[in-house]
Amino acid sequence: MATSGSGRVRRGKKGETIAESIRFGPLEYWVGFNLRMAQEHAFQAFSRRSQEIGESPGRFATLTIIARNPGISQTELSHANGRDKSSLTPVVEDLVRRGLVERKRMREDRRTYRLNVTAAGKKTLTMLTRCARRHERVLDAIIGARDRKRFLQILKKIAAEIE
Amino acid sequence: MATSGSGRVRRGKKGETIAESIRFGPLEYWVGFNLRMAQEHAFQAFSRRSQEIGESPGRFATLTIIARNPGISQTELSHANGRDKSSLTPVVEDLVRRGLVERKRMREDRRTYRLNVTAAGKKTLTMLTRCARRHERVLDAIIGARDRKRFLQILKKIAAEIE
DNA sequence: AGGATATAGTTTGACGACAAACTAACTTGC
DNA sequence: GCAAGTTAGTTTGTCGTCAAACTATATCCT
Repeated sequence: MATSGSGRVRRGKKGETIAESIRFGPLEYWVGFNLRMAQEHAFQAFSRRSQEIGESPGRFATLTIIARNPGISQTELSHANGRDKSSLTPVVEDLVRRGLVERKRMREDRRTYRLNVTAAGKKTLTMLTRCARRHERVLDAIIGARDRKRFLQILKKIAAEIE
Repeated sequence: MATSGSGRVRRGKKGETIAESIRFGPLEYWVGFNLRMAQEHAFQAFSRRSQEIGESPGRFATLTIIARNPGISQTELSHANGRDKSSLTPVVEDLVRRGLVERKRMREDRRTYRLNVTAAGKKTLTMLTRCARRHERVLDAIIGARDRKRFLQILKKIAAEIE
């Protein structure tokens, strides 16, 4: 090994290594930063998990919302999912191409699509859901049963009320 | 207006519109999904805010960590910041180009850079910090003083313990 | 009826993220 | 002292995201 590896290191007078840890300053106790860190770590974990069954993690919420709201349009879906409608185009295209989702033009308004999950899509969704449940159990264990409900409420509140 | 706008809509027998709301199924009470939603909304809000002073939101954490840890290397910084070292290359390049950060090769190990914030960088950081504090106050108001500490602890716990 | 306006979805361009492959510098072990 | 392995940082390729411009439909108002 070239150096002692992870962690900050400083050299003393005689060349000995002195471990130093990172100072985060105000980031330490700011919600924004810690929210980002928590989300990204959790997302990475779920990402690895869903790769095991050969699916991209983002597909899960999309597929669930379509399944629970048959005939939903892409714009409604993008709002529900909290992303821009333009982000959805390639995702839906992929799901349709792989036969998991079916899309039909509406009769009354031919600009709009209706999205539905196919039988194959339901099968995939079942697997993804099992995968997500395992992920949730891990998160639950970290959060603890006592605080879970309140924690969830706060997350919802942030998403709903900010700006 | 072409239709009634946002919200789900279904047509009745006589063509009248019937509002329907989105069903989220299990997403409703899953931490992963709500964590993502909260983080993305909060990030968007901070993004708008930092655009007002002409900075990208990602620069803030980076600049703070460099300022608090003078001489830090890029790899240490990427760990502290929770991102891949390769993501950091263009960010540091940009900060150096704009004269906010200075980087020097280490004598003892010429692979490594030492990063430091310049005087101009400190000025920018001061503005960014003010901006972040306003953002934090909004978040604090949403979370509530009573739950804030516990909420933060849980976020840290998730980032630290998952996987 | 038809022009102004609004909406659904796509395209394009910029960015930030990761992972894997790469270069250059360092260390280890023989 | 040198080959083999390791580490710091960059490059490249892919992906997901947003925002703005675009198309095609649909509606509203006169």
